[in-house]
Amino acid sequence: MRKNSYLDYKAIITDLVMKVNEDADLDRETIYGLLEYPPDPNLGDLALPCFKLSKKWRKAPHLIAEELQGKIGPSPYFSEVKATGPYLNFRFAPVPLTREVLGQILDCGEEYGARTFGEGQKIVIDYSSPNIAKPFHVGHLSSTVIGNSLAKIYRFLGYECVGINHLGDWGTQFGKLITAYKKWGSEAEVKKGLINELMRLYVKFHTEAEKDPSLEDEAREWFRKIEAGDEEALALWQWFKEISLEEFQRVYDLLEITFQSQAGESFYNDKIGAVVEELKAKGLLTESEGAAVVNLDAYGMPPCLILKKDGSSLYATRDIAAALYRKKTYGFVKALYVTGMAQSLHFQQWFKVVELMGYEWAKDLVHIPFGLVSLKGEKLSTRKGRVVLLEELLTTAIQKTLEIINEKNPGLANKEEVARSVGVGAVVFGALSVNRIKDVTFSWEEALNFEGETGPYLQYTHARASSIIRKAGFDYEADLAFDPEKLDDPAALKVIKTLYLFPEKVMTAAAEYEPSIISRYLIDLAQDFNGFYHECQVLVDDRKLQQARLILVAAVKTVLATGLGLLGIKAPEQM
RNA sequence: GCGUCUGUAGCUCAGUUGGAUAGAGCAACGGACUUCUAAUCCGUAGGCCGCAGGUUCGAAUCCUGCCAGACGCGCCA
Repeated sequence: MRKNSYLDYKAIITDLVMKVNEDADLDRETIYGLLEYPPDPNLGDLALPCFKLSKKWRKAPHLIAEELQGKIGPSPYFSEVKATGPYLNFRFAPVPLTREVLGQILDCGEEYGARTFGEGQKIVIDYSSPNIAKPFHVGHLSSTVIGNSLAKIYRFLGYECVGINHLGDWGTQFGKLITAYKKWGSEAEVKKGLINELMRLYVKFHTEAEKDPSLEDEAREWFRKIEAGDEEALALWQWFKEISLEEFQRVYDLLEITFQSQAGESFYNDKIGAVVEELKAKGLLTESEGAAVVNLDAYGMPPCLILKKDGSSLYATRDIAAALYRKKTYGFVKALYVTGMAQSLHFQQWFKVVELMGYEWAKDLVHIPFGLVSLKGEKLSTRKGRVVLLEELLTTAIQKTLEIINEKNPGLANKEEVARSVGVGAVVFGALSVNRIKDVTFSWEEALNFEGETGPYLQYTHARASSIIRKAGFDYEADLAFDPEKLDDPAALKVIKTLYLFPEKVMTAAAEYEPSIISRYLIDLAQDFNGFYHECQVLVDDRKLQQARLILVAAVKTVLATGLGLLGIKAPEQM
């Protein structure tokens, strides 16, 4: 199947306008960029606003629109080209639209919208990256599902994506944990309570440390021992890490998220020395209050701390070491960091340091920030025990789904599997349905709502479409011929026009690193399809009509499944 | 104090990068299941697009200043 060659009305219109542009004083990109979708479908399907041309040609916009209308004339792709005031409106001719869009979708299947231009290029995506020895909670959801979705979107465009789980498996928090374990824990308790016990110890450390600040010194000393390779300290560190990884894995299994690399912070421990030497050799390091920093005054930023006064590294140091390592190892064309907006300054600082080191690829480092999750307006806090565990959220959603299935579709064959797909889908979609940057207040009620603009709504729509296909005995290999003229209901045409938009939406989502563009699109598609579903019976006596409508249903099913897949959500056949 | 981000219907959010009459969902109210799955659909109601200036043919969108909230600003990550 040929990707990269989807029906593109903007390109067609651009051609038409270029052809009648006698003075040849326009360029394709200008025209293409001007084209927009009219606010009211009664006006047309695409519009060329003539204000900007008016400046260029010193003529009133409405006159330009009229003139262009006359010059362009009839065209097989448009049923109407009409000047309305300063706009030149184009209406898609239904038959070619229907034939080409549905034809391409049936032809490409779940590759519809895919591209090849990323082939041979690698993108590394740093996402999820939880801290070891802390429970995996809803605050980690955004990074995990946004990163996962971006990886899928870019793969869809042909790129090879390396998903990296940059585990927080190094740092003073392990000193704290060992201190707490030594004082108040035991092997038996940890074996029994696993990460919950680790969290209990971690919380206890912080409440006790408020009364007795010397505990902090003890914690630092234990971390120093880890770094020095002390046998007991390292063994405990390793053990705590394993317990955490098993815990995280259960969540990743539920989400069906995998990584190509699990190299966490500890992995770079032996690589930071060289980075510090390089910074020194390039004359970037200066001493300030006993610490080693890179001064960024010239760029309006506070200095980037590289070494503490005791000589140990900081996270900027490790991030720089990791970036150098990743460039060398993967040769990426782009490196994405999906982390909270709170870290924006940190990324700006060390991106600038990499640039000052003379690496031109510093421009390929991209921070993908997202808003903060809070609980009833208060910050999440592991130390205060104020968190919602992600595993608990997922299993609760699955449980609720199972109850709904038992109530609405008790005869369903693989209930457990479907409940898992839908419950998890609800949670994932919830995290991907709004603009990344918005702060969110977690609410059980909203997270477990399955009606309206939700994941289950999309999955339900997909199941409905699947059901029709199944009942009709539709064959994807054989039954591809259809008469596009049969799909002339307004409701059907609306669906087809929305299907047409999919490839463009995927491109926008990638360019803006914004999975919610796809989420919003799928909601639009599902709404249009459900309108059609109520308006038009598919399984009818008229064989030709039924066949045409089946093709439309198959196309919607395909695009819904593809889009959900790009979000990391499953599309069950029945629910 | 300085910086970044956010502010659109009661609530949660879209708004095609400056274009035509600002759109959805939830909640409320009224309708549609012996029919391809009602986790659905149709309808009603709901707006000083935070406020005030400016830029221009044209602003929810760009600029400036306020107001409100979130986050960040040296040895945590």
